[in-house]
Amino acid sequence: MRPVGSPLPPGGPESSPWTGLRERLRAGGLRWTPQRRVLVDVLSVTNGHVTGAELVERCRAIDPATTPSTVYRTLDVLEELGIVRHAHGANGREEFHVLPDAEHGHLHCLDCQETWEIPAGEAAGLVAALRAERGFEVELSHLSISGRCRGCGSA
Amino acid sequence: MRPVGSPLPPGGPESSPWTGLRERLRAGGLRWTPQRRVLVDVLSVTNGHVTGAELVERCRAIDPATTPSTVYRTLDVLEELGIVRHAHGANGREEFHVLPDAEHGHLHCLDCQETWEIPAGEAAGLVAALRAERGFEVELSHLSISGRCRGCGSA
DNA sequence: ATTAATGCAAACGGTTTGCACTACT
DNA sequence: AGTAGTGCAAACCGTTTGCATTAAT
Repeated sequence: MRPVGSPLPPGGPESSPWTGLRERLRAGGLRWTPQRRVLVDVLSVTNGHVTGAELVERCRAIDPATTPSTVYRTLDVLEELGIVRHAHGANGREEFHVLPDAEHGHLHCLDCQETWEIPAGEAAGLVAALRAERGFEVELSHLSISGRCRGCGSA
Repeated sequence: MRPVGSPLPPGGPESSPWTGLRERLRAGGLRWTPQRRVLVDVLSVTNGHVTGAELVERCRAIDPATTPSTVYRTLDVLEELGIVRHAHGANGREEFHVLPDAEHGHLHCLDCQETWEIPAGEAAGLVAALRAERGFEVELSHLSISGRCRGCGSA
């Protein structure tokens, strides 16, 4: 029987980013509260990117009393712990995603608004080119490329 | 003697995006106002990207009575005319730039906040790869890549 | 005389903050 | 008991909107 509140993602048994979170918090003098549990529950079943506002909503689905400030403050904490990371999406909104999601960027269709992930491999050329030519180290998780997808482009 | 209000950018004699703007507006039943002239004056000496808020400020430097709503509304008009284009910067703010700026993306250092342009050539590989593998047509002008620049990365 | 464009002020949406209160440890 | 965390409400910032007024045509 596992500790409550930390459902393990399918396929990643016995060591999700969430295992031992409670203890990690305590170790830093931080606390494990019901509100944090709700957000963690939401995040633990989240794959891909989510906006802060979206997380607030999903938390409200579980606990309607959820407050934005608490969610954002907890996200800060989780980011400091290295459990989530934020980037800026194509729409200009903050987006969070759970680590250790393989590093990837995002592809965003300006017409249908659909979003896909760009695995590191697909961006490797660009990353290498910028490193070589400019000494610039791309933060792949912040990469968001906009354009038109196959369906919309050919329409 | 050239028509007032349309200073030509250095090196682009006789046909900036601004030449004949007044007439183009009129042709569409639109009007040429002092406020629009201010914004156009600002834009005509702008190279690279600017946020809407920045444009408002620069307009205020010329005419302190400048109103945000007017600036944003005029930007919409200019975008419809194909004279400016907007994208979303790495900070998540809207950014405008004047066409026909060669199509380019932006490189943004997460540490020093500096920004550079990525000419089309430098992104060509990525663009081609996404087209080939996914049928995705990259909108280069919306491309904003974050990471650390040479100086900050090696620090 | 038309009617596009302006200025104001208020509303927006997502996020952040100050502060008194609650509750984890 | 001590202090991290909460909830509220208000502030924030850049942007957008409604509406009565002004002014380009």
